[in-house]
Amino acid sequence: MRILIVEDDPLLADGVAQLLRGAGYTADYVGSAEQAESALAAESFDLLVLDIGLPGMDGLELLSRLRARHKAIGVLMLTARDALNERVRGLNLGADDYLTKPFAAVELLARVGALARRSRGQSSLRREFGPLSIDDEAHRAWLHGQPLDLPQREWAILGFFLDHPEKVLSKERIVAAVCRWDQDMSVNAVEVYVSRLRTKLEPAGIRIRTIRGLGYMLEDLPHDAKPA
Amino acid sequence: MRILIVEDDPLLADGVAQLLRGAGYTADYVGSAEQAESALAAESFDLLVLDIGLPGMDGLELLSRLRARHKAIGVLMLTARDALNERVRGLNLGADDYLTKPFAAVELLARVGALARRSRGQSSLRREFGPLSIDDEAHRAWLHGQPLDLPQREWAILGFFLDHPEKVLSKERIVAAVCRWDQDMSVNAVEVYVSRLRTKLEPAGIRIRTIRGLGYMLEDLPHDAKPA
DNA sequence: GCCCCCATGCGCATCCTCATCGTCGAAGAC
DNA sequence: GTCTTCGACGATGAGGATGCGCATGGGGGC
Repeated sequence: MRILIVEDDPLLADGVAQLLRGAGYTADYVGSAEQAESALAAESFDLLVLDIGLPGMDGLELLSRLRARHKAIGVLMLTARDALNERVRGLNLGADDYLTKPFAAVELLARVGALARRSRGQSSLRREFGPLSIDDEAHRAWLHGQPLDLPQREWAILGFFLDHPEKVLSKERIVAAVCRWDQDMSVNAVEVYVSRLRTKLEPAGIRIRTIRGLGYMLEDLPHDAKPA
Repeated sequence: MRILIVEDDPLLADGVAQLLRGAGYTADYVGSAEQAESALAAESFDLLVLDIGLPGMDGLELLSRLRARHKAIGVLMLTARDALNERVRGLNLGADDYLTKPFAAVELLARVGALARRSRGQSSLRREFGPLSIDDEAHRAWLHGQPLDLPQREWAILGFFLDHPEKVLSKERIVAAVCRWDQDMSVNAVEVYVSRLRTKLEPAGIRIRTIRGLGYMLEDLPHDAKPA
């Protein structure tokens, strides 16, 4: 799965590229619509992450020009938070999804994942972890078949855990994943949400283990580890 | 179901193509009547979305020439809002339906759907969702068999929900679907219509669930979920 | 008149910080 | 080796700020 990022802010472009590479995608970036056209002409990409606010030819124009030739490519558009009009036009022009800046890492990964799946012709992914079942697209979760409803923050953190099951995740890393880059969050806040998740998940046998000094780890304790 | 779009504005052509592809059709577009003739000669299409105002040979002329050979093809004609004359002539020349520009995404989908069904020899499609029953062509709705009447906007939004049942739809996405591209609408307006739809649908067991921070989702709560 | 849409105000879920309490681990004394 | 003590880290409950979503009233247009 090869992804082209079109973003004039090099810092952001690089951050996004790193993030996607970390998730197993191949990601390259260019800084303008013109460069994007040549890149797409020269090589083949499966997905485009396209900033609408570009210098020179703007993203919407690029989008409509691209559609004429690269028909199959999925487009995730990045817009400013208040540019409702752009978002509407973009969606009408055939962007597949959008994300408003600033966004959090897990949001981007979720959207890209959904588009990647769709381009492979798969439907929405149901992730399973023990008795827990997550449908990212429908944004729903079940525990033993019972609907479980989670506020945004808890949802994001749980999603991040599920991206890295049985791995130790530091609190700093969790903050980086679920916070937009204009926000900040104390590590204590993470502790709070982990605590809340525990009260919801632990009765079902899903544990978030504390690794003292290092972070947390999601684990599924099978039935044999029944408490006395 | 293969559709050819004949439209000289590439932005619009592309938007329409994307929209139709998103709905599961195969859609291609060309920018002039001449190109349309060669495309139709070379390959087979089931439906034509034809802009009347074309440079060079105009849409009406193309339509009359086409009818001589491709008799079976359905034609949805696009006209300017005030061009009553063209519409009349177009219908006389054998267009099957028309849409005035600018139009909203859901309108186009509804018309194309109707023509597609007709070409398959099916009569009007009754979509069912729990106790709700929708006849797009007749533009009527029933709830438990009781006629339900809905103003345009509510109709459009409900139709969009039915196109994506059990999926989270952001308010922006709803705006993009039901607004013509020359319009804009605050997300607040969506809230208002959702509220109205709820008062009408909820007594019958159809819920529009709020996903805080993300949007809405249509769901049918079966009888077993009876409140205490 | 009916429909559409916006502005305003309110209520509440969510989020995050703070403060307190509990727990774990290491080091030192015996 | 074992017990104790102490310090740091983590857990959790409470409270305040924030912002989202909902309801309502009214103005404008067809």
